Amino acid sequence: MLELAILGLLQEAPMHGYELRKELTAKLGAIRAAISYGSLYPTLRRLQAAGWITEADETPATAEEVPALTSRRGRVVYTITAEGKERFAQLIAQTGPETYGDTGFGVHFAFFSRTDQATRLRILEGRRRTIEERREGLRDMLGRAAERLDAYTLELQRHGLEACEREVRWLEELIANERSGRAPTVPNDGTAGGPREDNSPPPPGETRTERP
Amino acid sequence: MLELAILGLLQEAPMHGYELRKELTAKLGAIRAAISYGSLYPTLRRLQAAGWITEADETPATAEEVPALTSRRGRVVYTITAEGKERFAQLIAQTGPETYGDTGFGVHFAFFSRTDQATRLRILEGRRRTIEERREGLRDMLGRAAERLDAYTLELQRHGLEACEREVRWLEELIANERSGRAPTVPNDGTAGGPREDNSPPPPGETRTERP
DNA sequence: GGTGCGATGTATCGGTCCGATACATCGTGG
DNA sequence: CCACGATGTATCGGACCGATACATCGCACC
Repeated sequence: MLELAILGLLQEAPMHGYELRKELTAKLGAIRAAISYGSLYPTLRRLQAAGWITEADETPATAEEVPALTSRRGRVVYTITAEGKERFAQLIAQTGPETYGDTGFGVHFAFFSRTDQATRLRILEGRRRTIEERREGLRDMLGRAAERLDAYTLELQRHGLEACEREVRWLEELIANERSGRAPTVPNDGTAGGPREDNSPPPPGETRTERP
Repeated sequence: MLELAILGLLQEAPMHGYELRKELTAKLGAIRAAISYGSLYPTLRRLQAAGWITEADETPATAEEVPALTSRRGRVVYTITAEGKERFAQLIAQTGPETYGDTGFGVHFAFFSRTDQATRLRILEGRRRTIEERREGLRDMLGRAAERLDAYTLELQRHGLEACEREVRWLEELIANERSGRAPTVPNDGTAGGPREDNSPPPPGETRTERP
């Protein structure tokens, strides 16, 4: 998952680790808290070993007058390679059980603007299926096994069930939108306090390439 | 986290691994999908090594007439020890950053009926704090950095923000209930089809909402 | 002039947990 | 009679996290 996210971000622009982490946290803020360096750096190492990114020490290059007295520890800038772009395209297009889990779905969704519509639809429907199953499990629990559980556990299940129902509704709307070939924007039920203006959304056509 | 959950469940009754997993999945169904055996068994090993649980091969004991021809691989039943109960009490009472994360909070909450009220309050408030911060981060993102993000990422953030707002409201109610010294049951805002508390009859399809 | 402090920046280590896999037994129904 | 799904125990490699260490930079404050 990290692999996909890193490749996706580096496709927009070369970055060094710290910056990458910030961008990652911004893009996936709704999914997970923050990416740990303990995951980030080893993954970068792995991606480099696979030839999907290249690592370049950021030396001024234009100014070599003071060679190496203080030996400035330069920032390490990572750049995606052609193979890396290929790998990203492959990862973003493939669907499967891991695509429907909380984290996997979130990461894929965050890169939907670079995913073709058929894949988007497949992912949204797979996710819906997954959440519906989770929902059914909770419903059963609250129905049949209710007396075996204490009040707090019950309340937790109830809250989880509600979250499932909300997400299914959300997915329904996204799927409907997707089918009608329109923008991802959902009608908005008014609870969230966002600015919410429709910022010239990408047209029905797929695979936008923003980022000049 | 698994450690706490296992100790908590074994305090209710001795169990073997498979059963433990099912109970775990039932109790934490709202939090995580299912506990992997790849986590469960090593953890059981660890707990046993620490002396918090004991492992007993389930042999009929009354019938030793056929000693070991087929060498029936008995189920391994785990029982909590006195030290284990002590450990559980210690784990359930302590609060900290890891208590406020998604998984940590869920596990602690699931055992709230065995947690004293002061600790419950501390956990609920810490969780609220955590979610409020996440919410503020998302709000900032949707406000200031909105133009840097594509429509799908924006939609993801919006959905995440809404979830945060809902959870904060939920926590507010729980905290208010807690302070007034009443039961955990929340008034229920009508969206989820939850059974109103633990009245004996489990109405099967009472949940309504969509899905014809 | 110094000094402390928070943001920037790279990196490792131990540990938790997951997903895939393997294998054996049991009851049920075709 | 045997296939199949549920029950049941177990391991292995890998992904990811939290804590930790360390070094530089700019700026506010004294």
